[in-house]
Amino acid sequence: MVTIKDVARQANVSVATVSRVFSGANAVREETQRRIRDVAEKLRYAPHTGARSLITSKTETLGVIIPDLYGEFFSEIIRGIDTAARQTGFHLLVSSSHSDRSELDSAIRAMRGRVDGIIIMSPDLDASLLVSSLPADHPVVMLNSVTRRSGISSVRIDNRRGATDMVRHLIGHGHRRIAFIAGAKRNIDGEQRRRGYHAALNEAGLHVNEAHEFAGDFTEDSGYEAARELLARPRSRPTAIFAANDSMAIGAMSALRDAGVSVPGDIAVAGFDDIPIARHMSPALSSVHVPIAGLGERAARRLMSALADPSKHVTRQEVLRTTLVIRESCGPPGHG
Amino acid sequence: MVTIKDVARQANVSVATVSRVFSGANAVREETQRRIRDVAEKLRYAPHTGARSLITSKTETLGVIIPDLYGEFFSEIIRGIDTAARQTGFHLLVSSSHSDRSELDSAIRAMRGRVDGIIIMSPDLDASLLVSSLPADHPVVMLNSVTRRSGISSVRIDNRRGATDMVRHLIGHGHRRIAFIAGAKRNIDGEQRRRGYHAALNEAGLHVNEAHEFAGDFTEDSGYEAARELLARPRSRPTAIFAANDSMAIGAMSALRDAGVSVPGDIAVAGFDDIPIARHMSPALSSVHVPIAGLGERAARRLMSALADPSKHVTRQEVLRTTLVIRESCGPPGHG
DNA sequence: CCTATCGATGTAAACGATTACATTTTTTGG
DNA sequence: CCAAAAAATGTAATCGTTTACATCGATAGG
Repeated sequence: MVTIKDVARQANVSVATVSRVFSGANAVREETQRRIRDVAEKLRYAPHTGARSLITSKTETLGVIIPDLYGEFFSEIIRGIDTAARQTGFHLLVSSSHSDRSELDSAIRAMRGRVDGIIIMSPDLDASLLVSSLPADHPVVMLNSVTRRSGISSVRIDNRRGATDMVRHLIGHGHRRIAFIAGAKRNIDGEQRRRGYHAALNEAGLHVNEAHEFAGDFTEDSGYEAARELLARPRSRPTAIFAANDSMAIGAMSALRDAGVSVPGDIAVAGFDDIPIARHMSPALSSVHVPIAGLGERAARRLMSALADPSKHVTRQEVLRTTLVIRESCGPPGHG
Repeated sequence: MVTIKDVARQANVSVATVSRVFSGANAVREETQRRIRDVAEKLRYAPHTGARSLITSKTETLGVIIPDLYGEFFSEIIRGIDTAARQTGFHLLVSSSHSDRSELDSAIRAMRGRVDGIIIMSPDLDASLLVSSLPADHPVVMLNSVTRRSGISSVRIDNRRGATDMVRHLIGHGHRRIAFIAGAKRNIDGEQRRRGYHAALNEAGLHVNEAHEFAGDFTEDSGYEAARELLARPRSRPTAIFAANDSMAIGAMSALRDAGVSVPGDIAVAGFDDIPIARHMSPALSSVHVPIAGLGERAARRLMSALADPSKHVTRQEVLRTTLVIRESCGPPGHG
């Protein structure tokens, strides 16, 4: 492997001079510079980034810790982070699939010396406790995560409000019995969306009815199952279904279609996230639009600004607004 | 920042001993080991991975170079790579959005010293030339890429055959005028799919008709446009549309719906990739299933096996089979 | 009780860069 | 043409590890 020494030797200069050429420092004569670049090209030399960052203690890399890489939600998050990162010349070190605490822990440790800062998305486990018990080297930004502790910057979306908005809309269309398909147990997004659902019901003077809440885990299948269960109920069938995410809403719509129940004619359906597929469903799915890529972008920017000037940086909790996207799937009952 | 020296000092041992504890080497007395671990825990020490890999010249990291992070295709690829990588304890350094040659070049160079090997996906630019003109340090595997040179390992899917299979199927259903919506200019996947389309036509003794080929760029919008153009043609309207990917097929279906043309009743539609959304369309979209995540997994495995034993490794071109997924959108003409 | 052997630990040289400081070369002004 | 200032280059320490080799006690065999 060709190192800076090889280049220096062949170009008849010291390693310092070669270093100066490649690390952007100037004070190298035009002619010397050309000579060095020529040799470097001939030798196909590229600076060893790892060695460089050892002494500069900068890696120009952001660590991204994510529970899963499956589905559009996470990929959009990554895309957002990447967009922001590459604008500032940063790279991304991605680490996914951390089901338990110790895995998360070791993932964070493994990043030591490889990244300048970390973005953690941990919607199930409370990672903030973890963070504070870790090498305090790099700044951290949490994304849509459970964070009991403050003192850590975070970016999240306003799940509660988004849910309230949607349920309010359904109520406005005359729905009185609105079912909810919940997200995965202990998942913070799902939990907050449930609270928003409750809030809207309360606000309208409607009873929160346990029988109208169905278990789910964000998968399409669980949405399908929930809807089947709902249809099996002998009486007081809900006239609307609000699912904690789009995938489950889609699953539910499949179940309704299979059962010959018309949407939105017999039952209205609404989801959350507004994943791209939503608008292509037929009927097109009403949803709560979440700026997913924007979320990632925001987190990355926060992190990089903290990196750029740690003194100036103040930890802050940012909350991003959602927007209601009303399509066909939640028309007023009986008007399908 | 706490280093190995701090731990050594507080534990009253030399750095070598501490190193031995954390790098898994044994020959450290039980008691000493415990003492060291205790101190490390108290100090929240984590080994500096960068420094370590400087001397071991192993990073346990795979570089992934991808043109784009947008859409399900790429995210699935990454997921596949990650799945394989994490099983072997590898991390992923992701670099995306390389529109031209020099960006690609610098992306590869930036990986020097950060990764042990690289997976390159470059469906537009011929990256193989680039690879051979680069620091020859790490092994490379190309993914669905333009590769004029041999001597580089690659994994790709059998685009041509997949397309032929689908067009054959359409012909079998009695279609004689089959339109093709092409992929982005110079994109290898699109090009190969076009060839497969031609092959199937020729095989059946059908004429390849330039007027039946429409430009596209893999986006939904371009599919929509292509279909509108097609509908505007005064006569000999095709009875089937085969799009070079699902997104365009979906766009085309939107255009047909907007124009009141029934699918598959009036015109059959088929796509390529079998993205998750395909089965949820109505009518459900027939497509050529591509094992996307499998592609990434395969590439990662190849790369890591090369890493594990460079001598044993032989460069090889792997081609993955596609499978036909027939759903509703391509029923026989007139039988909608 | 002595010595060969072995296990546990320490010493110090790498790894490939950057950079303060020293030194040399070039330029500038009188 | 010379001295001082400025510019270009070199020397060597450093970043945080790993690891070959040296060292040191303890153990075992005779």
